Formats: sequence, structure tokens, C-alpha cells
Amino acid sequence: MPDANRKKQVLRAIIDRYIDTAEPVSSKSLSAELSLSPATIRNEMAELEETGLLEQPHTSAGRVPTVAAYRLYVDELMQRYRLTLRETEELNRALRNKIDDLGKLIAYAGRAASELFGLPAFALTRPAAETTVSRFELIAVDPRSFIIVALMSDESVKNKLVRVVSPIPDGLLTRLSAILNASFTGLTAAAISETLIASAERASGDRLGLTAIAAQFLIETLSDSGGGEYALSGASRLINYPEFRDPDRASRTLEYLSGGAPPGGVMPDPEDGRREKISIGTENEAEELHGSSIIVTRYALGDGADLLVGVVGPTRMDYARLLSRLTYIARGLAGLPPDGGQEL
Amino acid sequence: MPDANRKKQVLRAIIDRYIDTAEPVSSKSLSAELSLSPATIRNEMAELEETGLLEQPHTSAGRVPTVAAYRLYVDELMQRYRLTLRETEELNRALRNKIDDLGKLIAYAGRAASELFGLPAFALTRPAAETTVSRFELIAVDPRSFIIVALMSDESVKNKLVRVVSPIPDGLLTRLSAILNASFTGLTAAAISETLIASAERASGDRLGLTAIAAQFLIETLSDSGGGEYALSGASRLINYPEFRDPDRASRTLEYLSGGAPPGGVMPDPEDGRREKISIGTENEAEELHGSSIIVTRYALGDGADLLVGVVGPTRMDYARLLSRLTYIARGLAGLPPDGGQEL
DNA sequence: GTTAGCACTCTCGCCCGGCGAGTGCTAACG
DNA sequence: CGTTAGCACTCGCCGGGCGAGAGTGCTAAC
Repeated sequence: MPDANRKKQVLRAIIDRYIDTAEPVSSKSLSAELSLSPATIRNEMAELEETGLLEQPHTSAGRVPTVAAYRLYVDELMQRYRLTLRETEELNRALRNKIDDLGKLIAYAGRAASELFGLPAFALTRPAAETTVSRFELIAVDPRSFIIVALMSDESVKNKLVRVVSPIPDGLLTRLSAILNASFTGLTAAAISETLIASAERASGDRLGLTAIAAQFLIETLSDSGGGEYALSGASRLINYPEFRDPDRASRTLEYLSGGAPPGGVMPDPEDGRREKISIGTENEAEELHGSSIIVTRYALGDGADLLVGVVGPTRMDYARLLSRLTYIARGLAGLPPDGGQEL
Repeated sequence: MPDANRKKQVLRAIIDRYIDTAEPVSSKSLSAELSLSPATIRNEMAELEETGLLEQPHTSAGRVPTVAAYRLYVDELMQRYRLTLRETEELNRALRNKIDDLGKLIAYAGRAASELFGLPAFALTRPAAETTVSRFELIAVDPRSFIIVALMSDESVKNKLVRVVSPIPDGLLTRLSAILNASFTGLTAAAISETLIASAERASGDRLGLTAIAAQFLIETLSDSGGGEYALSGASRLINYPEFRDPDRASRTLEYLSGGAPPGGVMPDPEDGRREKISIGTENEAEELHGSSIIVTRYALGDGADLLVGVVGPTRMDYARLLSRLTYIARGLAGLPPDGGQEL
């Protein structure tokens, strides 16, 4: 009796079909595909419904997968989708104009993903816990202004133009630079204290408050990159999907997504080895996302920092294909060899 | 005979009402407000309709303003809206966390505007025609990498981390820096020629192609800031408005707005003195925006560069109020004194 | 020039019945 | 015992018809 196994096949067929059509799937429509009579399929369906894997919008409609069914699907059932040559070419083309600037990378990644998937997508960096400044450089612009350039431990570069009212005495910038490099490199935001700033100020003979300004910049920069950068693109593409035709529903979801912060709880935990995380419907923390699913893939940028790219769609989204493509572009963006047409 | 004048009053009342309710306005509903009988108002309406300022969705519905009517409204009829104290406080609060970094300013401006208006908003900088680099600085990081820092004529700072395969000889960076500052400052993108690069390369004794890399960076930076920065926020807020309940329509508009480029033809011309420009419905270049209106305000950032902030809404949007608020925040963002509760 | 009155038009919401899709159940079949 | 054919049943969807209501245009009186 191939029972348990066949049940899964039926379930998979239902989910595949539903992902495709967004409409309740009937026993009859699967009959040919599964080489079983509608009646048999109905029996299986009835049992799957008892298990909580299927549900009926109303008597006499087809069945629709539940969240539990999708969970089972992504964990066991779905066939890893293999990118076609044409797809990899398309993805490569999209990746070709890569960007060195990390800030832009994030915006770009989100946009590229969104365009390629026709769905909202986001990207963010999660820096290594302790980003620090590894090097300062002060560049005089004119007597009353200079630029602070900070080379961060993750190799990004931050800068700020500083303007003061009175002219900066000769040599002050050089002394200040030496002191900054001596005292403020390698520090986390928490380690910067008032006393440290005060002693640096004394040591440099700085009477203009430049040290304080530099320290302020430093703190902002450190805590800023502590949050990482986040960009969401193409939020409005969601409304192309029938499940979001209802404007109220779409509105709530979009409002949440556009909130400027990454969706809660969807990030793959760096501790477990998984590169990707899929959050389905009600598994999402945010109530606004209970009707959506999110796939996030993670890639190491070196130095403990991560690049995360995610795509948001209706719960019935094409998990297999999206996962493959997302993995591919996240790799590409993270600078790893994308490895042509490998099976993912 | 107070005819022409009264006609305008009627028209204004209709537009005010329609902005508020989004529903065709009937003669009866205006009767009290205008102290005229419905019949009289109907007569005026009929004439306004002949002039092309009103139209009827169907025979027995109220009237709806046409694009021409809105045009007349914003040019002559509308009462400048005076910000309330509460509003200025709210705007001030939103502006308080201002930002020095120009790149972030743009993103922030768009977001703030969008949140304050509940509508999509965008911001962009339009640099002075000829942004150039006024100063280069090269910072060695380790033997195989260094940072190029370019101080631009508009006082923004750009940088790039450069990595090469073989170690960089002592002194090369200093020589290169001198040459860059001597030969490449004050140039527009168009002025950078192959021969210029080649001669700089010879002069610096550079065998690693660093000069070429620097030139490349320079060209990118110049042409990049030639376009200015652009950020759109809150596109999806549009669907909260009844005229965009139709998902297809909303989708088309949103797709266009999210295209990553500022909407065509909506920028105030720097030549005429106007600070703001309002594009109503079919006045917009893009067919996708024929159902929307856009208000853009411009503010000088000094040095010939402009900050533009715009808001997108349905054609019946509250022009007067939005214009006032937009002007206020654009000023605030551009660093001008926002000038309390002045009449705008 | 303004207004009251009235007939007319058109939309919208509602109810209703027929249709079709899909099911659950039962009974027959291998 | 699992599978399948047959059949009655349920329920959403669609189209037509109808009445109510809103708003107008016109005419005639003020």
C-alpha cells in the first residue's frame, strides 16, 4: 500500500497547481496528471483535510493548501528548481553592472531582485557584530573646513565634511589625526566614553571642539552601521497578484513593508548553518504578513558581515524557483563565483 | 451683473468639495454654502460645462472638475493654505533629525514627505550643471589597496576603495595624487580624454594602471552626480485613495513611479523664477500619470545645485495644503530658515 | 436674473433563478 | 480492500428585472 507516499504526491500536485493558478484545485483537474480517478483523489483530499493540510473555501470548491502544507512542501516535497541556461544568462546580465559601493549595492540588490521576480524584494547587510574604524584620515579643505574619512573594519569608507566658524590652526589636524588613530581605532560604539573624548581633546590642544565633532561622527557611524543598511524595492508589485487585489489588504501589507525596517523574524539565524530561511504566512511575526511569505538568503561578505536578500510574495509563491534564483543572485552580489548551471 | 465672478466662486466650491469627497458634486449640496438655489447653481454648472471646466460622469450625476478646472484652480482660485501652529510643529518635529550626508538627505526627504502627506513623495538633487572634482586625496590602506577620496565642487565627498594585485611602490601614491590634483580637478566628464589619461599615466610613472582606475572612478562620479540622486518613498500609499482602488490602474501608475527615475517633465524650470511646479493629470508627460497630479518644489542648495521635493497624488488632491506643507519642508531640508507661521 | 416644480434619466443595490463546478456518499468492481 | 463509476447535493457566480434615489434640464412663474 503506497499510501503515505501517494498522499504526499497528491499534496505536492495540489500545491504545484495552486501556485500556478491561485485557484482552488479540484480532484478532476489532477486526475490525468496523477493517473488516478477523481474519486480516489477526493478520498485522499478528504484525509489531507483532516490532517490540516488542505482546506476548502466552501463546500463545493476545490482544495487550497494551508500554511502547514506549504511548510511541508518547502521542507520535503518541492523539487529543487534547476535554473535554465536562459535564466542564468538573464541573471548574469542583471548582475553584470555590479557596484563596489556597499551602500549602493544594497539598493541595487533589492531593485534587481524585485525586477527579476516581479515581486517586492529587499536587501540588507548585517555587519559583523563589532564594526570598528581601522583608520582615520583628515583632509583639509579650506581654513575653516575639513573632511573626516574613516576606513571601517569591513572595508567600507565613511566620510563627513566638517565646517567650523574660526580658522583651524596649523598642525591641529595632523595632531588630531594622530590622536584619533591612536585612541579611537578598533573601538566599538559602546567603548567611547566622555573621559576618552576629553583626554583626546586635551592631548591634541584642540580648542575648537573638533575632537568632539569627530567623536560624534564616529559614534553615529558605528551605531549606524550596527544597524546595517536596508533597502526595499518594488513593494507595489505585490498588487499584481490576485490575492492582493483587495486594496485594503494590499495596503496593510505594503504599509508594513515600506516601514523602513526589515520584516521581523525573517532573518536566517547566523548560528545554524542554513543559508536561507522561508517564512510562510502566519509563521511571520508581523500580523500584516500573515498572508505573505518571505524567502531570505544569506551570504557572507567576508569579515563576519552578511548580505541578506529577500523576496516577498503571496503564500502561494513559487518557492522552488524563487529560492534558486535568489540564491543565485545573492551569490553573484556577494562576489562569489555564481557557478554557472549547478544544481542548487 | 456679478456673473464671471460668481462663476468662479461656483467652480471653486465644486473643486473644494470634490477634493474633499472624491464624488461628483451636486447643485443641491452647494446651495447652502453659496446661498443660491440649486437651480441657479445648475445654470452656472451648465455654462461651466460648456466652457470645458466641468464634466458629468453620466447624465444624472453631479459634476466633476476637468483638468482645465484644476489648472484654473491652482493658478487663480485656490486660497493659499496657511499652516496651523500644530502643523508647523509636526513638520518641525519631522525635520528635526536632519542629515548632513546628501545621499541620505534625499532618501530622508522623500520618506518624510511621504509620511507627512500619506502620499508617494520623491526628492532629488539637481546639481549645478558642471560638477567637478575640486580636490583629490589618496589614502594608502595596505600595500595593495588605497582609497580615492574626491571632494566635489558641490562639497559632497565621494570615495572608492581600490585594490590591485601587486604591491604599490613607495611614492607612487604621492605622485599620482599630485598629478590628479594638477590635471583632473575642475574638469567635467566630457573634458576627460584618453590622451589626458595617458599623459598623466606617463608623468606618474604608474605601471599598475592606477591612473586609469582613478580616471574611471572620476568619470563615473562626474556623470553619476550629473544625474543627481533620486529617491521615491511610499509609492504604495497611492492605493489608499479611491481613485486608485482599481488595481490595474494603481499598478500601472506605481510601476511607472517606481521606475527609478524622476517623473518626466515635472521639474520646475530653473530659468523661470517659480519655485514650484504643479502638473495636473493629462498635463503630465507620462501617460501613466494622466490620472495623477504632481507638485514639485525647488530649493537652492547653494552653488547652483537644487533640491527638489515632490508629491504625487490623485488629480483631486488638496493642492493648497500640500503646496504649503511641501514648501515648508523643502525649505527646512534645504537649510533655510523655515520662517515659522508665515503666509506662503 | 432667480427660483420652484416637474418629468426624465441613469446608476445602484437587490432579489431571484438557472447554471456549472465540485464535492461526498454509496454501491459496484477487480 | 483499494479503486472507481454514478448520482444527488451544495454553493458560488452570473445575468436579468425591478424599485429607489439622486440629480439633472426644462419650463414657467416670480
